[in-house]
Amino acid sequence: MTRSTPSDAQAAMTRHTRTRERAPRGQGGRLREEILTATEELLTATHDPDAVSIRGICHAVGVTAPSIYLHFADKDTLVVEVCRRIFADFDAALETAAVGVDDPLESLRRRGRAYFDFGMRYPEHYRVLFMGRRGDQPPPGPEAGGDAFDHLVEAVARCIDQGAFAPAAPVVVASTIWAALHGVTSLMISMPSFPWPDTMIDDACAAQIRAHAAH
Amino acid sequence: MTRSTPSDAQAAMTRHTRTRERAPRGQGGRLREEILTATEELLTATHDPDAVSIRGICHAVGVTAPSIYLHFADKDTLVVEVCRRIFADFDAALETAAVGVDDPLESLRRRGRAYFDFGMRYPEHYRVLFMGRRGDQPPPGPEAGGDAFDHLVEAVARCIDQGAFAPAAPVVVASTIWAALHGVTSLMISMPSFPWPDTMIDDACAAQIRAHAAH
DNA sequence: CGGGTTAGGATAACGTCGCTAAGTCACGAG
DNA sequence: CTCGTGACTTAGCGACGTTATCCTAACCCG
Repeated sequence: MTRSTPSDAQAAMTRHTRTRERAPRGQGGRLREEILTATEELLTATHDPDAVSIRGICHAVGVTAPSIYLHFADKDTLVVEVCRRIFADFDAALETAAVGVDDPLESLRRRGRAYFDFGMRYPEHYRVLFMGRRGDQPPPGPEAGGDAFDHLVEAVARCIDQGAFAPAAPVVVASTIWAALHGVTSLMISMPSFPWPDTMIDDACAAQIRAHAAH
Repeated sequence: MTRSTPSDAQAAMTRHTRTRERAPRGQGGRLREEILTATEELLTATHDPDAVSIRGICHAVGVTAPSIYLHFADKDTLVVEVCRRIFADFDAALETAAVGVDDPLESLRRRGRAYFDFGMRYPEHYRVLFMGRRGDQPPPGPEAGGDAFDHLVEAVARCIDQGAFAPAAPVVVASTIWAALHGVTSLMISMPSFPWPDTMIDDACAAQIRAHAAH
């Protein structure tokens, strides 16, 4: 919202100094990759999508601003694309966290921790995908890490099938669990200065497991 | 992020047409109120703080843009002030929802529903205060509705004291419950098109109560 | 009742932003 | 050798938040 203060090293950005050599004929799409990595670096450096500008990205790449639009429709889709790339490993991270664990409850707990850890590792990407205004159109599960939500539903179903969870609709239980995990993750991202208990995510996981446990 | 498309009725905003008469000598602060209500209206109309501009606010009030800065440091503090005003009744809404309810668990459940309802009633204000980057500096409880978090801790303590909840640190339990409530509320705000179960908030409340129940 | 003070604004402008329209220029195909 | 086209650039538009400076009407005081 607040414009970035007249940046020190931003004067040199006005005019172009040819730092990058033109890509050869067939490989025009190589600039696309360079834009994505530059945007990613600026995003993790500034912790704010609004603070990374098109002109800033292009200066980092060594190209002029309109070149962005040869590869991305607008800034929004560029930023979302960057975040989606990071979260491409999201589902895999959750799955590998639970691999080799027989107890379905422990498996669920490890998924929860992995969810939280991933969000805390990439808070700005998490924010864009899960807390933004623009992440709505594509359903969030598929958008952010493929089939993560479907896999959570399956993990819940295993808990129910093996009698660890009380009988219920797995998708409903999974939605509640997702909300609890998202609540912890997003609150700790948005309000890092609040005196959260150190055991926040573990408490939330334990609470969910106890809540849905059979008997 | 995306700039608002060249607005239809925005051409008339460039030049000033004197619609508002200067406030009398002592009542300069009256403009402050008019700015706040105009900002509030634009915020609920556009559902996006970035879409409500300083110039748009001033056009609605009938004043020129720099006059804003006689009463507010910058746009951020203005928007936050608007949201804080709406959420001034937040704590009271949660308290009145639980008034006259003897059962401490039912009291907690009604607080949870009231929390959710308030967030869904003012989603953009909720977003600014609880999901924003700027709502961090003041601790969120006090910021967003006074002592709402403290009252939640007390409500949890009553559940523990009366034996309905298992012995635990009330502030830790309250943090977990807050996270669960916030998870449901914020997810449904950010991803309204996801097929959420209709009973989402009730399920979350029931899960929390079951999770922390004694025995 | 006239003149300084000052509250309550307005004018003008700066720098930045996302984005578009219209070139330029080298290279590979014919 | 021409010609098209891929890979960009130059120039610029309109809007943005914000600041520095100026104006002007109302009040106080003599």
